[in-house]
Amino acid sequence: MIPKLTDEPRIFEVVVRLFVLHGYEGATTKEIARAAGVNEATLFRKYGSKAELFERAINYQWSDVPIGKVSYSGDLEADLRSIVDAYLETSLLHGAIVPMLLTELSQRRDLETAFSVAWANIGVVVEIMVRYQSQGLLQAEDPLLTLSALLGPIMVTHMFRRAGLGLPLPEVDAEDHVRSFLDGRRPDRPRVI
Amino acid sequence: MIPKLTDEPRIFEVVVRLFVLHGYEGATTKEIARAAGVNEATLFRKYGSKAELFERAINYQWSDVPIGKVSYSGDLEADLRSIVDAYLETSLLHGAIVPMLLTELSQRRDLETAFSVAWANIGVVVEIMVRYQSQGLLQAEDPLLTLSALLGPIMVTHMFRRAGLGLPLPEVDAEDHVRSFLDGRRPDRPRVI
DNA sequence: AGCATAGGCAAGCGTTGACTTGCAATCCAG
DNA sequence: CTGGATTGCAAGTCAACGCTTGCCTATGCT
Repeated sequence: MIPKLTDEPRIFEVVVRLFVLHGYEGATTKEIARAAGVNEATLFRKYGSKAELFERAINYQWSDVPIGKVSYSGDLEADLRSIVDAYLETSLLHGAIVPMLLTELSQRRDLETAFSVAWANIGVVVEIMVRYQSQGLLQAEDPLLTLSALLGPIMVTHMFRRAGLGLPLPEVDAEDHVRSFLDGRRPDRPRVI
Repeated sequence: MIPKLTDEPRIFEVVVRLFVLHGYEGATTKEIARAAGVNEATLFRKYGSKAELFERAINYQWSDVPIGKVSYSGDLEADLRSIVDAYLETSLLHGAIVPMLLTELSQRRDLETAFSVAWANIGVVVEIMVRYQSQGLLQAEDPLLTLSALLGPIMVTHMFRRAGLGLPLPEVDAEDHVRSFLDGRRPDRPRVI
């Protein structure tokens, strides 16, 4: 048995929180150590490098995120709502983690492995999309495009809000959003049941 | 007359290019100087600081961007296409500049002024949305939500592609996208004319 | 031609970031 | 209780970044 004195979950939580807040470069190891209540040297003894620390932390946090728990039920609208709800809940937990990861990933390739668990979660959602497409209930297209169409508006709304331009942007209503996704944004039109 | 020897447009172009590529911190003044063919000291003599240089450069580039030239025509679908086309064209010129700006803006407030021209451009588009909403041709909602719904999917698709996960994501087709935006993603449904 | 100005060049300053190291204190297992 | 592993602490290394400075050259205007 290896004695565990440090509170690793707390470290990982701090890492992700500061990563979302300040980005990879902006989240310094000193600040992480201070916020997690451990010594900076401990971080390097345990994880070797900042990149490895972030990899462990991000994968750890993603393995328990609501979006990984969505499953196929046969009810298209309900499943889309579940996906949207899960994304909103994930955003509540970890802020703008998805756009932040995508942005940083386009700059530093060494964070690619930090994306693996998140990517697996996305894969689950994509599978659901594909099933509904093959049943003819959703437009046939690259399922990642479908997912972008479903979550993109929410992500961008959050990005606008977080940009702090003084915009009182309302939170997206999951039900309205799924309806708009399915039936479009023309008003006063009989809904297709 | 002040003699102008340095090629300012070239500097500004380099700044924006490296900013989109590596982010604010990642785009070092040394690399900018080298890529622009000027001496690093010149940058500081002319612009005082990195932040001011970026402010000037980003505002300069945004003042000539396609998305600022969209105008109201009375034809909803055509105008939406113009907006989408303008965004796609802007992305072709400057890559992921919008998500990058939004991400960086949430971290460094001193870049807020670098967003002013971009923000004015967005304002023009928002005005168009508001007009169509008041005519009852678009769902009544916060116009920035409408804009996010229209451009969000495209932005996110680009972010996925740029994240370099080896995904052969197809480019969004402007016409398809506007149709889906207006009429939704349920297939085999008679379109509302 | 003459002069003010701008830019190139090279060296350097101060700070900060990731990462290391040696030592003492502490913890757990056997 | 004892030994081996883990952490805290403090100091420090090294590189990079933003930014400055002094000097010299080149330019363009009058």
